[in-house]
Amino acid sequence: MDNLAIAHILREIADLLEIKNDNPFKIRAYRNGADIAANHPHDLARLDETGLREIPGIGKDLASRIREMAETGDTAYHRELIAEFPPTILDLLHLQGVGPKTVAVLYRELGIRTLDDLEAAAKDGRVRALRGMGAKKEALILKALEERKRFAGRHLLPDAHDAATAIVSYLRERAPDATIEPVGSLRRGCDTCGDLDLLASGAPPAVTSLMDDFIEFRLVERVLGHGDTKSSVLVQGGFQADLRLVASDSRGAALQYFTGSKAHNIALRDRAIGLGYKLNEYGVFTIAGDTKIAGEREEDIYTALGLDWIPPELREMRGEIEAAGAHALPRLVDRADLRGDLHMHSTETDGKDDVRTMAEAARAAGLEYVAITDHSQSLAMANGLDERRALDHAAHIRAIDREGIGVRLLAGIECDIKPDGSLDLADDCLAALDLVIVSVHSAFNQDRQQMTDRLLRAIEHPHVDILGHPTGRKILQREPYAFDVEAVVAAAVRHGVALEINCQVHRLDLNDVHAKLARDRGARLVISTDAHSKTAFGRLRWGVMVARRAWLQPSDVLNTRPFEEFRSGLRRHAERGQP
DNA sequence: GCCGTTTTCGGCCCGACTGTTTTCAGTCG
Repeated sequence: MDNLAIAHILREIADLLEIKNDNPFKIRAYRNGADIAANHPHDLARLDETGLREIPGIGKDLASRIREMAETGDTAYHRELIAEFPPTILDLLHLQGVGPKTVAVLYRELGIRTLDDLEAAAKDGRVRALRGMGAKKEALILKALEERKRFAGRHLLPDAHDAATAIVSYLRERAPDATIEPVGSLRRGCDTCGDLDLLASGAPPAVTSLMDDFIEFRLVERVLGHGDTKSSVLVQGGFQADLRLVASDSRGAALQYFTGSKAHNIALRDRAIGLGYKLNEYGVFTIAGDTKIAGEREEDIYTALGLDWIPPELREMRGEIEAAGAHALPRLVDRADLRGDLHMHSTETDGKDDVRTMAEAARAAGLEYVAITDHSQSLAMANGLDERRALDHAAHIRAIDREGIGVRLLAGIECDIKPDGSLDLADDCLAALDLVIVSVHSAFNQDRQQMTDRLLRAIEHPHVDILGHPTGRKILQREPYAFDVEAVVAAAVRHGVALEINCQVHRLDLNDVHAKLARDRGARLVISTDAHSKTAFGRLRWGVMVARRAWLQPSDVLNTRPFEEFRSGLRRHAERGQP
């Protein structure tokens, strides 16, 4: 049973308890437990009760329920709740504007258990007859039912960024003297975003019409709420966007508050209370005299709480508050630190542009060196290279490099790891190249042990420098394949193989949690585009976001090094002469 | 249900907006 499955059950328990109108703090504990499970770098199912209880937020009950899940695949408690309420009513809970109280009333009074039941009841006027409901509420429910597919779910960070940018530039045009900026998961750089959170600050008249302008944005499909300081809309593309407005002297507090994460905010507020303060989106106030001591600048909020300013990417309750208190936050890697890109394809296999074009585009993006790493022969549909073509291609790449085109080129390969862990090209061919990435592109459904052995065997191969997109996930499309991440990280450390943070927007693989685990274990990482065209270098920023969320400093990332230092640091050179 | 160098009991973040009310409950973030 993996962490996501455990998280799913804990979340269902929380939802069902909420419909039951159970103790809200108990509900929070389950929900918190679900978040912990979903974000934990180790398999919870492999921990014993003591190990589980060492995790903050997991106590006696949750630990024993997780153990029960690990052993049986479910818990009796979950089954009891499901028996009390049909599990399909959880679908109702995810409708915009429908919460646990409404679901409970719908079920109790009208016997509604599915979305279809609800639609029928709303259409024939039974919903409006309920206490606390009316014609408007009924209409909203029908709207929410209609929109649930289009506006459900999360979005890739780059898509969310584009959608937010369009709204922000529109608002800045309408209110040039206001400050308008994305906050929430977008600012934290999460790999997916549920909605777009925007913060505006300023004083009249600069901001007077901002809320009206917002709901009149040309892509707005529906207005969910429209107040003086807060409005929400649904925009084309399936996004919900929320705009909050605060006075300039609260901008820093609001920035902090709406950036989150929720868990980070709760911890900060706890800390504030401990110091005799109150923290909200308007500032830090003394409890005694209600005097405001910070609010205008975000840095001041953290300072007032005795903390260094924490970069948004770190605000996930992974130790950032302790580190900020000890003045020990890392200097996070930045896009400007990257000097090279070590993974890209050319027209020789499935890329859209030739080697020279790719190299020139990389130079234009400010890079000093690139590795051209086309596919190997197993990837027939990508026209993968056999040994002969790989070596010819390498000669071609080196010839261009010798011309001196302002960016250094390495002749590499992205070599398939075959299902048995052997590599797709002969050893002497791999030895003759400058850089070898190995990746899994087939047989994703192997069991955990097979996949682990397969990756370990590949890492142990003496000519391998980098493990490409190590988990194989496709965000919102495909789960990572099953394997023992810790064993693979340990082997990578042992053999000096770097782990890739792949910048393809659907991959971002390793993710933040695993990249941090790797870093904590002493692994070396690289941030690479896996570009298939000259336009792809812009997406380095998304990989950098992952790296920052993983606490990586420039020294943790090999391609921040100058060319010669990078090349000599590769395993094939660094390991020479060692067993 | 979790947590504790102020507490093993009694706390647990909090404000905006909407719709249905007649002063507030529910939802959301």
